[in-house]
Amino acid sequence: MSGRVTMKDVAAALGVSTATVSRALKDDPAISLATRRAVLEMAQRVQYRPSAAARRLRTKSTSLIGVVVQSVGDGYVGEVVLGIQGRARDLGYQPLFFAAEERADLESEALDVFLSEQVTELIAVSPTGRPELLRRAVAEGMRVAVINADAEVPARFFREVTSGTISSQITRIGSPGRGEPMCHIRFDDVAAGELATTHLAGLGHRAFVHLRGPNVRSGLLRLLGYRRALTALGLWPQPVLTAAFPDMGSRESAVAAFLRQAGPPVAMVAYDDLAAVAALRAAHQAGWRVPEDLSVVGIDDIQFASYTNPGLTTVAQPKHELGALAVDALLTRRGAGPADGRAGPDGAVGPDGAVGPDGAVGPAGPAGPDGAEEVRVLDGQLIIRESTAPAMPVTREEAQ
Amino acid sequence: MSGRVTMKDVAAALGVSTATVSRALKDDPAISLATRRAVLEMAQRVQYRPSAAARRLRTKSTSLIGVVVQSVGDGYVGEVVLGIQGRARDLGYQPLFFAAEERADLESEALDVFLSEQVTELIAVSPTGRPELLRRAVAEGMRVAVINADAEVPARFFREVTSGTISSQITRIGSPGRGEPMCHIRFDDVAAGELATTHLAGLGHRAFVHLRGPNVRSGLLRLLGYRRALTALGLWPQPVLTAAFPDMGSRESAVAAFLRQAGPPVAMVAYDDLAAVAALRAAHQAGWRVPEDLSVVGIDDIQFASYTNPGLTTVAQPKHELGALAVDALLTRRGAGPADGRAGPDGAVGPDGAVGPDGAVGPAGPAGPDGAEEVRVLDGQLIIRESTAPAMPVTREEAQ
DNA sequence: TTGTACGCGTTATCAG
DNA sequence: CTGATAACGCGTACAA
Repeated sequence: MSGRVTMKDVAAALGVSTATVSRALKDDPAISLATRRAVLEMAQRVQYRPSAAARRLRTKSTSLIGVVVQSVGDGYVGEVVLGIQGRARDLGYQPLFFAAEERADLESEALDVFLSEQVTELIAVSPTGRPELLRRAVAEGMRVAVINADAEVPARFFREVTSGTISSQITRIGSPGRGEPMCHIRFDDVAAGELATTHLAGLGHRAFVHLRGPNVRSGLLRLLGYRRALTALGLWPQPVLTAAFPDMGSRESAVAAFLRQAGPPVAMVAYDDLAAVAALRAAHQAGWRVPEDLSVVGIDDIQFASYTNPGLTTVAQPKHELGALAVDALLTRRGAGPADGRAGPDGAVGPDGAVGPDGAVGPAGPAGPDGAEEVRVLDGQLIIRESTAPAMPVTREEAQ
Repeated sequence: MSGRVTMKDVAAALGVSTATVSRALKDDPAISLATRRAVLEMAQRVQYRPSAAARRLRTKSTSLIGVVVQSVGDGYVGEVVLGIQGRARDLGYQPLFFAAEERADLESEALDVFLSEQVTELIAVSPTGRPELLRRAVAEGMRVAVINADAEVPARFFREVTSGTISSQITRIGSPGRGEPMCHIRFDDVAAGELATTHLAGLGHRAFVHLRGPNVRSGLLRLLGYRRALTALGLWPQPVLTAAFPDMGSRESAVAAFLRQAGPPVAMVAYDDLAAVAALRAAHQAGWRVPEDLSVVGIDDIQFASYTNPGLTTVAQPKHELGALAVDALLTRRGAGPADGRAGPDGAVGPDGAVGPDGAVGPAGPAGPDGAEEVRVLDGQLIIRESTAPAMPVTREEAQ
C-alpha cells in the first residue's frame, strides 16, 4: 500500500500473527528461536519501524523525558543538554526539549506540550526565578529534577557575608525548595569559591578582591566560599566589588575604580567567567598586566574561557555530569545511583559562619521523608590557564 | 478513575458523546455555540489534555519537525535552534531535537527516532561532511531543509583563489547538493567576506591580510569575498594566511609569523570570530596594538564577540532568521514565503572570477524544476565594535 | 446539530 | 509456543 509499513505487513509476509511479531521484536522468552529470527530478518528487509504513537497509546508509557531550558543561546546550557541526551539515550529515553526564554507564556505552553505528550519526568536546566512551572509540574504528578536552580536572594545577605556576621537565615539559602518533592542537582558554588581562592593563596597572594555576582543564590554562595577560604587562612576581611548585572560596562568600571586605588599584585576571584573577562578588559585598559599584576580566576569554564587573552584560569562545572545525573535521579529508582559526585550538603559546615546551605533544619543529609526530595552536589575542577601567576614582590618601577 | 482525563470523561460529565466534544474542541462549524462553550468550559474545569499519541495515531499527521544539530555545545547552534522553535511554534509544530555529535551511529539513531515518531520534516543545522543522514532522510520521503551545509572542499581551490585564476570548478561550490531534493538556507559567505573587507578599505586601509578557515565551503567562499572586494578596489593580490584547524595555537603562530615581517597598520579579515580571537592574542603577544596597529574583523558574531578585548567588529549571521526560514521553507508551501532575505544566488557574479556559487549551470536563480530544490540566502550585518579603526600613517617611533 | 461506529498500530490477556 | 481478540484515545464517515 501507500502508507508506512506496519506490523501487519510483517506478519502477513511471514504468515504469522501480529502478536507473534510483537513478541519476537521485544525478545519475549516465550517464542521459538526460529520464528524470532525470521521475524527479525523480515522486519529488517521491509524496513519496519514501530510506531511510537501506537506504542505509547497502548502502553501509556512514553519513554519521553521533558527538558526545559531558559535559553540555549549560550554554550553552557548546550553542554548540560548534551549530558542529558547522552544518559537518557543509555536508558532508552528520548529527551523532548523546550526553550522557554524566561517567558511565562512559553513555560505554560511547555507544560501543556509535556502533558499532551504524557511526559512524566521533567528536567529544568538553570531555572532562575519563577517557580510556577515546577510547582505545576509536580502538581500534575511529574517527577522533576532541577539543575542549578538559581533563585533571587535578598541583597541584605550579601552585605552580611561581605562585612558582618552571617545570620542564620543565610543557612536556609540553597535549601532544596520549600519542601517541594523534586530532586536538585547542583554545582557546589561554595566549594568553587573556596577552590578559586585557595588556588590564589597557594600562589602566594595576600591581597584579594572578589567581583561578586548578581543577587542570586550562586552569587551568594560563591562569595561565601571566598570568605570561608580567606577566613580559614586568617586573611579575612578582603574587598568585594559590586556591579550592575549583567552589564559588562558596569563590571568593568567597578574593577577599574578598584584598580585605581590599589597596587599590584592583586588576586581576583570573579563570580563567573564573564565577570572575569570584564576584569581582563578593565585591567588591560588600566595598564595592569595579567597575570603579572593581576591574577584572576573565573568560575564555570565556558567554552570561551580558553580563548580569552590571556587564557582564563577557572573552576569548571561538570556540565555533562550535571545533565547525566539529573536523568539518573529521575529514572533510576532510589538505591543504586551511579556513584559520581558525592551526595550531601552543598557546603559543609565550616569554621566561619557555620553554614550548611543544604538543609535548613536537619543535620544536613540527603533529605526527604519519602525520598521525594533529594540533593546531589557536584564539585568543580580547577583548570589552570594563563590568568593566574605567583605573587611577585612589587618591583620598584611598578611601584613608581 | 486513576488514569488521565480523557475525552470520554468530558463527554460523560456533560451527557454528550465524545464526537461532540471532539468537534467542539476543534471549532467545527457544525456545532451549536451553546454546546461548544459548555464543552470548552468543562474541558477547562476537568483539566482535559488531548493525547498527542492518540491524535497522531488517528490522523497520521504528527505536527513534529525533526531537528538534527551536530553539537549544541557552542552558542551558535543554540541561537539557530531558538529561531527554529519560535517559528515552528507559530505554525503549530513541535520541534524534536537531536544532537548527533558528528557520530554516524547517533545520526542513524536520530533517523530511526524520527521515523518512529513519523516525523516528515527535517532540519539539519550546520552539517559538516557526511551526507548519509540527509540522503537517507529524503529516501524515506522526508522533506528536508539544510542550514549552512558546510562540506569539505579540495585545498586546491583555495590555492586557486589565493593566487591564481579561478577555475570553473569553483563555480560549482555551494551548489545545493547533487540535485538532492532539499532546501538550503544559508548565510551569504561571499558577501560577508566582501563586507568585512570593504569596511576595512573604507577606513583607509591598504595593507590587508586574510586568516583563512578550514578546507570547507564557507572557508572558500569567505576567502572569495575577500578577493572580490579587493579586486574591485584594485588592491588585489593581498596575503592569505593558512593554519591548522581548529587549533588555536596554530592560528596564533601563523599570525605571529606574519606580523613579524610586516609593519603597521594592517587590516585583517578573519575567517570567523574564533580566528579573529586568535589574531587578537597573537597581536597582543607581538606587541601590536588593536585596533591602532592591527584592525581585525571577524565573521559570525558569536556571543563572545562583544566580550573580547577589545570588542570584536564582525559580520553577524542572522541566526534566528536562518532557523525561522528553514521552518518556513519546510512548512509553508511554495508561494507566500514571508519575505526576508533575498532569494537568489549565494554570491552574485562579480568582476573577478565570475563566480556564482549557487547554480552550477543555469543563470543563477532559485532553482529546482518541481520546487524540490530551493536556496534561500541571508545577508550578514556589519557590527562595528572596537577592533577596527581608521588606518593612520605610521608614526616615526612605531617605524622605529 | 448530534450520536454511532469504526479504525489508526500496538501490546496484553486469554485460549489453544 | 502461537493465534485471536480487545483496548488504548481520538477523529470522522455515516446516519439520525
